[in-house]
Amino acid sequence: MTSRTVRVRYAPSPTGDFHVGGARTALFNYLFARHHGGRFILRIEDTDRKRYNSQALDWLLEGLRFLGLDWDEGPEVGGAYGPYVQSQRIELYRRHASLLIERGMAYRCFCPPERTEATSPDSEEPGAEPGDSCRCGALSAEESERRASGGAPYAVRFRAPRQGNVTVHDAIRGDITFPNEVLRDAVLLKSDGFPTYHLANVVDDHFMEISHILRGDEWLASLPLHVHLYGAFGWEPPVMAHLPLILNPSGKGKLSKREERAPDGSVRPVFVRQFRELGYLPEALVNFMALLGWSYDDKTEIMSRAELIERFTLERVNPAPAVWNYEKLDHFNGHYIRQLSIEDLAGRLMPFFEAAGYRPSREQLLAVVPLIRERITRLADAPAVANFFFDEELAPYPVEDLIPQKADAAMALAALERARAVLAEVDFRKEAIETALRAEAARLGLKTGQMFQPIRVAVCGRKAAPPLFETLEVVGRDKCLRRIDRAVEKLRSGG
RNA sequence: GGCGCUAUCGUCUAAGGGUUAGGACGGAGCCCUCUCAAGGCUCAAAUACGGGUUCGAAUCCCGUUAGCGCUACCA
Repeated sequence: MTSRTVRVRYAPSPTGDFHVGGARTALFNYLFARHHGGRFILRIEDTDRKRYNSQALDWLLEGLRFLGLDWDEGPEVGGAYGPYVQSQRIELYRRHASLLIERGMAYRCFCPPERTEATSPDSEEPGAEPGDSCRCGALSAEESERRASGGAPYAVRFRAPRQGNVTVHDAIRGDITFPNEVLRDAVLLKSDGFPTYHLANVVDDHFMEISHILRGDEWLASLPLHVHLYGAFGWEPPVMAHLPLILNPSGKGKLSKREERAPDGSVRPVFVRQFRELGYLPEALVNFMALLGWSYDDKTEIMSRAELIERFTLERVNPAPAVWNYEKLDHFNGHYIRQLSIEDLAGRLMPFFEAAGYRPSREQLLAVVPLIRERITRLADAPAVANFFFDEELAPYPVEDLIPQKADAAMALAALERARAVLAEVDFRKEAIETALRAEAARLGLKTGQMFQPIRVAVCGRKAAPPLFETLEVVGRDKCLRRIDRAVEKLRSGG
């Protein structure tokens, strides 16, 4: 056990919407920091000016707040190691790039960006040497200096070793050995003066005194470069832990950053904002994501935030990639919805009813919520499930639905007419309604199902609905009678 | 192509040499029941393949295969 203060960071790049893959990385960092009583730092890596998206930061901060992943240092909260936005730290990176040039560990590359870009990426030249595609590394210090001061644009490249191996330790995967011969002279400082990820990341993690790096597995391949950079600066690298990737439901490839489609072709959410808009609870998302690559034991899955914090350790992170399972998330969401108090759930549901065009009073919602809470898996499902409580007119439904199995229109008509008579008189509370309606069924010689289905369909406009008596009570006598009258008409007119 | 990572039910995972290989989602069935849910119970379902090491391997080692990641002046 090290006594070093735990300081971890989540360091996203503001290039697009806040993806759940990133959210999972943020969550693991958060849980790790909280578990150890350490600091969770948010750092914005906005060094790619081409891909910069001005909305991304808002999406990110909103998403983190929605999930309850509050950061101790970073944008909007400050901290002693700031600034926490890389575009405000450019001088620091330039200084360190220069430092490496002075030490002969990096050099200026005057090649036009297009050339190296064109020769390096995939396919074509599998045999091309894995190293420099230019000779700038061979330039004398004087020549390099002369061209630079002459105004020639250049990038700064790291002089990577080509001999031997590097063995690095990953807290999740153990020791990993890479042959140095596959290294290239990676660009540290781009010709626009901005650092690349590699430089900025290493410099910031050092100066922000980051103790553990928990990041996605896609970074594992650049680990040897980073380790050499730490060495070049003479710094001790933080503990490294590469988290398993999250795969899309087909298991082929990372969870898409664009869109996912369900087997039926419908679009599935991949951004935190989309999950929120669909009515996924942060509790459910957090619990579900925690289980993507981490587990507590052989049976416990439902865990509160406090329990996750208490139990989270790197030792129990699984190195294998995990597939995002929408069905399981739905199950968790339903569970957490049902666990909420009526008041809490009503409060969370209100915006979703408003978004659907309803303006229920809080009292109305409090009456309806107990009847729908077991019937929704996402908050956004609620308006469609509860519409008949609020709609003045029922949406059209097939007359046949009024007629129960093994029965005919005459029986449905009789049931509805008797029900109407009873409901017009009865004390309009669920117990009294139930007693009266059951008695009426017996009198008519009908099974309860045969008696209740026509009423349910007449009042709710559908066969699947919440329990009948409570529903009638909440809908209210006037509306019930009106709707039953309407159903009777439909039956008489055959439509 | 090169380098790396990974490999237990369809999916998330437990079991860090000795278990009838456990749990969860999803699926099937039963119960409850006024419908639909929710809930309860039950069932089906896995150690990728081949070699070692060992009295004994899902577990350790090697190889194969497969999947994924990286291979940018993107992160």
